[in-house]
Amino acid sequence: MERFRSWLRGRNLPITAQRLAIAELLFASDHHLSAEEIADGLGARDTRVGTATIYRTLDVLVESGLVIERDLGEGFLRFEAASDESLHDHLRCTSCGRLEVFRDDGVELLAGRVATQHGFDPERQHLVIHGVCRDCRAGRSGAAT
Amino acid sequence: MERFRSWLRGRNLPITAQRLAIAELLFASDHHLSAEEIADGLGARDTRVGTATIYRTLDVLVESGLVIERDLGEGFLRFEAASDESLHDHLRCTSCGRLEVFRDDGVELLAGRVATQHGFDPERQHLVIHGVCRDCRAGRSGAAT
DNA sequence: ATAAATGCAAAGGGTTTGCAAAGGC
DNA sequence: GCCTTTGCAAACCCTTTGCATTTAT
Repeated sequence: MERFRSWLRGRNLPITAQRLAIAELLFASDHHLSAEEIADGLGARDTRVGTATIYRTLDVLVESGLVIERDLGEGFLRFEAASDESLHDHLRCTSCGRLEVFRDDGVELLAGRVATQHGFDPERQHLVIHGVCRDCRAGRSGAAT
Repeated sequence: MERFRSWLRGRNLPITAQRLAIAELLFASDHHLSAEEIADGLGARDTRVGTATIYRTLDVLVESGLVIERDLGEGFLRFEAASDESLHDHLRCTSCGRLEVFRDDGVELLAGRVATQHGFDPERQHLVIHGVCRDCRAGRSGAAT
């Protein structure tokens, strides 16, 4: 939070209520939020913010490096605070669509090795594993309706 | 190709010129094609196919298991024939945007292990590694304009 | 006072859908 | 003939853009 203020200050960019509200929401949440979820979250906080402003603020946050943008193949993007925890990857149930997060050092190691082998300077990586979750296998196939 | 015919036949679905043309294009290409690239490719073959039909046929192909859908975070989907080669992952240069393909058994092993640990029955996985490619590091930074 | 951010609504890109016409079986 | 596919165009979803207004500094 304070880091965002400093970052803005350092660039001589206005510190607005909207920017702070969006940043707060993201820093407080332990989930990856979609733009829509952010809008809803702000609404619940009595802070009405226009859609355009949300997207523009997210751009700023991503540029500041304090927020990370993720594409989980849902047709829209998700955003989350950049922290140690952003070093995680995802499991997605192909039956009910539910998302689960996991963290495994092997991913980063593997990615680093492969990147180097191909002459890339690795920055980050993202592994999405698709499969059927326990619940769906258990019968209550959350499959299509 | 013949497998697609059989699959359609088995489901009593019409085998149309459009479906065959799209399947042929995908099976012949060793790249992942976007819907637009497929439309263009068909145009070059004198086969004009409506956009809706392309998307609907891609759905059928994916459902048949003969084609795989990929989201490389470009804002649209890509499709490719499902073959041994579809067991590959991607490196993406964050500077020039270029895509490189790689194959490493470690990915599947790792994904299988993680999935199992989380109660998932693994089906497939996709690792995207972001970094800076050799060329961009070498100076000709293809970075933003 | 100045330069930037906001909000609205309209535009944009990729994909989906409704419905009449065409086509496979 | 029956049922599905096709094609067009309009609709859709998420995101971006234009522009007048408000706001931070």
